[in-house]
Amino acid sequence: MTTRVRFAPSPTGYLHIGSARTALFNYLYARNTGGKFLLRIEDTDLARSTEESTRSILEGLEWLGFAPDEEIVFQSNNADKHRATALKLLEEGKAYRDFTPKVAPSDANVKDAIKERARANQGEKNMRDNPYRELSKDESDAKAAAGEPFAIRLKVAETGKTAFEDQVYGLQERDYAETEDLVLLRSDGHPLYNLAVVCDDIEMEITHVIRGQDHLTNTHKQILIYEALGISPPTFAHLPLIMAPNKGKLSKRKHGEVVSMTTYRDAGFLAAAFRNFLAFLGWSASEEQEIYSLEELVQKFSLEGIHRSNAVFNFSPDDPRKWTDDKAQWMNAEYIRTMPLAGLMPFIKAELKAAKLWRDEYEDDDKAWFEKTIDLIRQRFFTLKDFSSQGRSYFSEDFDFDPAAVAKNLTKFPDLKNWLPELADRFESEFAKLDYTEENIESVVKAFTEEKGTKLGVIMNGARTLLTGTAVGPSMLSIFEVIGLDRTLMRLRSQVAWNL
RNA sequence: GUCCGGUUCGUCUAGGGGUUAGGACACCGCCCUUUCACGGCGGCAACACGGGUUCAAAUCCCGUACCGGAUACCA
Repeated sequence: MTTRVRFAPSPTGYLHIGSARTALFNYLYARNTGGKFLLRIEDTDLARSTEESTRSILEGLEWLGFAPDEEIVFQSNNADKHRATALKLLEEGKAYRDFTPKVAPSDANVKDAIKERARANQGEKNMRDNPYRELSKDESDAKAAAGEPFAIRLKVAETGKTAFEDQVYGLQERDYAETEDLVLLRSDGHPLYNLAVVCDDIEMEITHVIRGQDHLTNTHKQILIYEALGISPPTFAHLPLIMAPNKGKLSKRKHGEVVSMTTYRDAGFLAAAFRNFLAFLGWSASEEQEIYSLEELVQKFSLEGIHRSNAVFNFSPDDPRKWTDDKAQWMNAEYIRTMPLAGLMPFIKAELKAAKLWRDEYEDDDKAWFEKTIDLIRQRFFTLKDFSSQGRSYFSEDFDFDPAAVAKNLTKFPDLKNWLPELADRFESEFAKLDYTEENIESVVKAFTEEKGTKLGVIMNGARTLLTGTAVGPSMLSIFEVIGLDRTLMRLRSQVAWNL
């Protein structure tokens, strides 16, 4: 039997980090076992589901590279089947009509209200005390025929327990007394989550349900539905949750964009790096390796390696440098500076194009120069964005000067205002006969420095700021070479930075 | 409240009866250097607590504390 797993987000917001990790684990498991990875949009809550959310989730998944192996299933399209299933259960006496009038859901804090109600019960609530539970079929039919609205609830047995062997958390048992007669169909005929999930998982022939552990109690309810239907449930694996730095819930409302996948795409993260980072939130291969390609992840992945404890997604909103998890940032930088250049190029091309810095010569006549330049500057870059921001001076004359760099490397040494244009003249004459190579540049600059009776650093850093606008970067000799003689002369002679 | 889970450096984690409790990120220091955010070397830093079992417990058992999840005619 080939494994079939599904990622089943509800479109009530963008793809957040927890969902992305769930998608990743499902994807890895499918690939590892040679199975299918499916996608189902759980849009049965019409009030909260939006097309925009669906789009955003799809975008996030696309960025991460998790394309479903079969057509996307929209749960709302199956409502009729779900309803029919509920009716069948009712017919068989495994479910019953509940004529209790629907209580209007309390406004804002539904969650708090529920907790409050549960607490008030002191855990003493009898889950089987519904007055309509034992209503005779005739009476029930009569009331329904008279047009009285009703919900359909599953008739959970008085005694017994549900049990399943979770692939992560081990044997899970729950006494029936802890499980209410859950509603299958709302009084307006709308099928509810647990029913819909079971029906769809059966229809999609899902063999393994891999989802967050916040669904642990739902699983018991769903097993009850499987049993009522006489179908054996799939294998379950529940995942630990990803928490905020204070170990509280990581939410869109509280934490904002930092939890959205598109944020990382837009911030210049490489999907490969982010996947790698995500993989180690709640799972490990039990090795000391940190960097894994997708192929390696697929090969190493196993349900046994999944943890039982929650993981913290670490970030500090008040520190711009740590706006997101340190390790994610490090991972991205690591990918940028170490991945094969050929694999990185398409992303850089896209980034430069978006910033209007791209020229077709970069993959044609200037290919060698371009690759050398990229390889040089990527060593200190963290995101794709850096190529168009910090790296701008390599591709355009229109770049900004960092005021701090100007102060530190230029205005602090007024002599440079004359020396640097002079250096340009020297370059022009010397390199008329010499090759413009690092070695030759070094000796020319050194000779010039000695003549002026100053330190090499003063000249080099002054030139650095004039050539790149910054105070940091690769070796200055490499910069001279990569910027090229013509542009070097022009920039050394430019007075723009001096007049800021 | 009740049910269910969890607890190894600040964070991600390895280990799972005998280890100097390992790695990574972050942080700090030194080195390299014309600068630096690269690189090299080094440092700081953890088994929640209390009992029990055992020659030996971070590891097994029990309890406590704390954290999390669930408890809907939401998903």
